[in-house]
Amino acid sequence: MAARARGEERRAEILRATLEVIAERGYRGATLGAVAERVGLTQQGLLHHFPTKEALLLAVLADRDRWDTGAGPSGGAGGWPLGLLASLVEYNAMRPGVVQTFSALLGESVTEEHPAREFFTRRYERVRADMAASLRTEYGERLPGGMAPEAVAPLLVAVLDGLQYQWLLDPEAVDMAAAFRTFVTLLGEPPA
Amino acid sequence: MAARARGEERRAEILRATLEVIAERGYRGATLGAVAERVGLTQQGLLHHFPTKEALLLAVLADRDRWDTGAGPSGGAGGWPLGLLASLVEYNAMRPGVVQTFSALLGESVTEEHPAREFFTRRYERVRADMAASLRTEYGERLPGGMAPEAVAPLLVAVLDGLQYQWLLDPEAVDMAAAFRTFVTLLGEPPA
DNA sequence: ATTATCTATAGATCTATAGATAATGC
DNA sequence: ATTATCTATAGATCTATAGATAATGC
Repeated sequence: MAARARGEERRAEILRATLEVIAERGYRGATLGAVAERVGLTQQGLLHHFPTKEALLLAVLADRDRWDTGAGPSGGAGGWPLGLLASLVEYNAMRPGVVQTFSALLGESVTEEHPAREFFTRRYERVRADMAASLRTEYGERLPGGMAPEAVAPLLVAVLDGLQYQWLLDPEAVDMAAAFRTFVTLLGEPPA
Repeated sequence: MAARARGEERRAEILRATLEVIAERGYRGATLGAVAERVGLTQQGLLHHFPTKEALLLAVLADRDRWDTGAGPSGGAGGWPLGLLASLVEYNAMRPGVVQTFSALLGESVTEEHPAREFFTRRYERVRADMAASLRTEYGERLPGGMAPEAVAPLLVAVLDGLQYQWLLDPEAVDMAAAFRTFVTLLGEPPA
């Protein structure tokens, strides 16, 4: 049990370091050597825990399937109330590292043969469905402007991602949280 | 003149090929060899026209400063009317290559020491200002919901970028143009 | 002369495999 | 025994420089 625990700890350390390195250089730009160094291992020592670079990325993704804009308080049919989402955006504004890892990977994932592509495709499918459910819980079948929750969900997701890029590039110029609240205002008042 | 013209043509060919390769592998994943091959040159022959890989990327960016969601019919104080923007989104949905190049570069650009970072930072600053101007032209000082054009501009940009990622990952599942029109509806009717 | 390309190659990296050695658990 | 790490190293690439050669323009 102790050995297992130590192994798990090492694994977690490695995944954390991998997130950092990906934030700095993306997945393609990340090297096993850089990750290894950060946890005090040789590159070959690292490969004992994860057999290939791709396996390491997939482990990171599997581990972090509940990220920032992620699945939310999932399982619960309601999903993310918009108020909670706004808090999440505020929280994210305090941890640029995580946002940067996520955004760099999303950007890379649209290129060919990228190992994160399938992960993101599925994730967005799920997130859109979750968001639609949240909107339905909050607004019912139609939003104030007359749109269906399913039509607005992709916009909600797009706003979250798009604001992250603008904010990462120029944190002084973009207030992610304020902008998101503006978007919520745009959606209109939910029926009481 | 003929020589100059031939040189310019070659240069243009190279830039086109570079865009393609970046769409497929991103900038970090792109190799000079892949670009060279596409225009029938050796990698060293390519370096005669652009002295370094970074110079090649910067040339691409300088050349394409008037991209898709870009500066628009700029100069004109009005900027992009929302209707024209919607057409642009529709047009983009027909050229995934360009959208993919752009999105891959944007994603990479948030990582450290990325040569496109400054380009995108400045570009977004400008695009937000242009969008705010467009919104002001269309709506005046306040949008129907009461927000200032400057508060909505980053959202408009975020929606455009965010939808591109969702669409690139799953074109069947996301109708970029329809989603954008929904967003415009959300903004409300401009005063007549 | 100048421009465009090519061959040769230096110098860095990078991933991954093989096999040895040390540490830990039973 | 099993797990964790290390050294050595193969095998691929990649960017960029040096210098030769061919093509073009004056």
